[in-house]
Amino acid sequence: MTTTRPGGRSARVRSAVLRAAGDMLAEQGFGHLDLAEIGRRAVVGKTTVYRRWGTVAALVADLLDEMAEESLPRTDTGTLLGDLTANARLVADTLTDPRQGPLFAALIASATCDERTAQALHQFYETRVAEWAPCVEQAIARGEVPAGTDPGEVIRAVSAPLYYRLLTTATPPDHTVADRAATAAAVAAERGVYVPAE
Amino acid sequence: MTTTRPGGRSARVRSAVLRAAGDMLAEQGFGHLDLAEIGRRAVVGKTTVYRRWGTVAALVADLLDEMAEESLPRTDTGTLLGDLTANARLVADTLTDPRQGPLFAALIASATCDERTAQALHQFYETRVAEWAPCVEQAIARGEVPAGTDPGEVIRAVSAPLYYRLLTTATPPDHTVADRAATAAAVAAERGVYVPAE
DNA sequence: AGCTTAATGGAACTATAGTTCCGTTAAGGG
DNA sequence: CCCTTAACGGAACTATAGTTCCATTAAGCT
Repeated sequence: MTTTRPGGRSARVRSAVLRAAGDMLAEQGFGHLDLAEIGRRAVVGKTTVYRRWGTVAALVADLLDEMAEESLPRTDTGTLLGDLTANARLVADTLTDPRQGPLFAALIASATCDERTAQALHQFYETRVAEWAPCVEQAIARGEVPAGTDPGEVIRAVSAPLYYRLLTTATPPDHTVADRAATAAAVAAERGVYVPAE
Repeated sequence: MTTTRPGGRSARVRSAVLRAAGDMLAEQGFGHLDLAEIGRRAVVGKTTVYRRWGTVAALVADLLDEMAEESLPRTDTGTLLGDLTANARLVADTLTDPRQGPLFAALIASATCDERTAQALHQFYETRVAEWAPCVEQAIARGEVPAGTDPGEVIRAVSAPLYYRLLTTATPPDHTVADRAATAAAVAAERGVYVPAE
């Protein structure tokens, strides 16, 4: 009988390798990054790393799959602006974090090089957006924003300026930028900007 | 006497290599990209490429420097919303273009791996933002938006959602998304969202 | 036109990323 | 507790990215 073995050692190896990969991505980006060194840091034979993942891109894709599973809890402040501001600050804090910021930049960079990685990244953000979408739905229910407002678009409108800053400027997003992004999204949403034209 | 030789052959080599680099970046991303193949496509000895640029990142930085020099003309429609919409559509068209879209993604990816490349990218976007900032200044003069509004922030607010879509979703920005981004930025700007606190 | 030398490019070389082989370890069923 | 075999890991091997050497070409000056 051919049983697959997800238990004990394999799982330990996977988590050690994914952790090492995340660390190295955060430290030196995904450019000159080789699987052998990841294996060395994870104290795992490089043969194993090459066999199970094969390429840096595939490893990143796996890391993204794992990251998509761990969801972080949504805040509920009772108002759209409050919720969006909480979200914006959370994202800004993540992108400003010395490990997480470079890590996210590296993940996005990896996705531009490999189709499978890109899919994993898209899935990750789809999940994240879906987690926060309810706060817009509640705002619709409360009558803060017009019915028909696209929740995902509002959530993305909050994150977009923060990521844009991270990637294209020398100044990562702070709380000022975060609050501004949240306010802009809330204002636009109230005005019905995120209601798709019929 | 030690004269530098910017003329004829050197310039021809540089432009051939930069063009080839841009093509290959657009086609296969900046991941598995080696200078030898770029040289081959540019019909330039690989020794020359290695000597003049040394690394992929340095070559991308040079490409960005060149791209920052060629400015594309700004539209002037007479209203902030009109100008921002024109800008948004221009950016969206660029990011949707089969060559330019992947190229910009690759440039951003490269910048996450190398400090010098990141600086070149930041400079590039600073230039682009500065080119469009006047349309916000005109809007301030016309009284469409409050005095003190940060022109750069408004321009970035227009581009951000488009780039965010390019990088984190499976659906590149179309004119619908572009118009929405422009409208959202205009609405928020009118409301004084981009006026820094006191 | 002729001279000097910066810049190029082919070929041979080195280093490092990635693969194959095979003996060893331990997960999981009997 | 033992047996089977999926998964691991060290070592030797191959492939490809990157470097060095030197002969050749052509800017740019007189």
